[in-house]
This record gives sequence, C-alpha cells and structure tokens, in this order.
Amino acid sequence: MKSHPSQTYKEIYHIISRIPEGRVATYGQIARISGRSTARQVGYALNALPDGSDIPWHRVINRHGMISPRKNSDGHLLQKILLEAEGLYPDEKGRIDLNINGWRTTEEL
DNA sequence: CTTTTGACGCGTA
DNA sequence: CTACGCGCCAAAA
Repeated sequence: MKSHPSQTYKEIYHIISRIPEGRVATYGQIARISGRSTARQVGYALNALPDGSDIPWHRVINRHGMISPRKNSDGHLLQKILLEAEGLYPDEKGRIDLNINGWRTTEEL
C-alpha cells in the first residue's frame, strides 16, 4: 500500500510548521531534517501549497539567507512583508543572518 | 512515452 | 565576489 502519494510533502509541511515565529530555516535544512527529500523538493512542495494554509511557508529561505526569487508571480514580495511583520529585516544586501535568526534544531544529522 | 522546468545546494574555475 | 555545471525529483508540457 502506497498510502498517499504526497506523504513526502506532508512530512515537509509538518517540519515547516514547527519553525518558531521570528525564525527562519533553509530549504536544505528542511530536506535534511526530513531525511527523505532534497532542497529542490522542499521548494516544489511549498509551491504546491494552497493559499491560506497554516503552514508558515514564509519562514523558509535559501542557504544565503535570502528570499528566493520566483520565476513567475510576486510571492516573494509578500514573503518579505510577512517576515518583517515578525521582526526579521533583510540587510542592504537582502540577506537575513542565519547565524542569528536561523532555526536551531537537534534533528539535523 | 520524452523533455523541460524550478521557492535549491554544492563543487569548480 | 560572479559564472557555470550537475545532481536532485516531481509536475507540467
């Protein structure tokens, strides 16, 4: 039995749901914690996320601490607004210091 | 069926 | 710092 084809996505969403307010995690970090996905999959899973979900998708950024640019749509603009609403402001280079604001967890191997 | 495309990351040059 | 290639894998074309 293969259960749900989106089990991996559910796992990804579950992990992201645990990112505390005011903290950010990277795509690669989420992938490593899940142990069954890659950074690109995490981005793809978030892209498939419906609007108005409870998943704090805006707390996921790339390894440079930057908000990943979208090909289409302006979702990254909203992401910046949501992060600033939590007190996270990118520096003049558009980066958030992961050393300070990064989500720390012991689950990464 | 095959090819392209991406909210990524890492190694090289 | 920039530029490029490649592995990754699901979804769309």
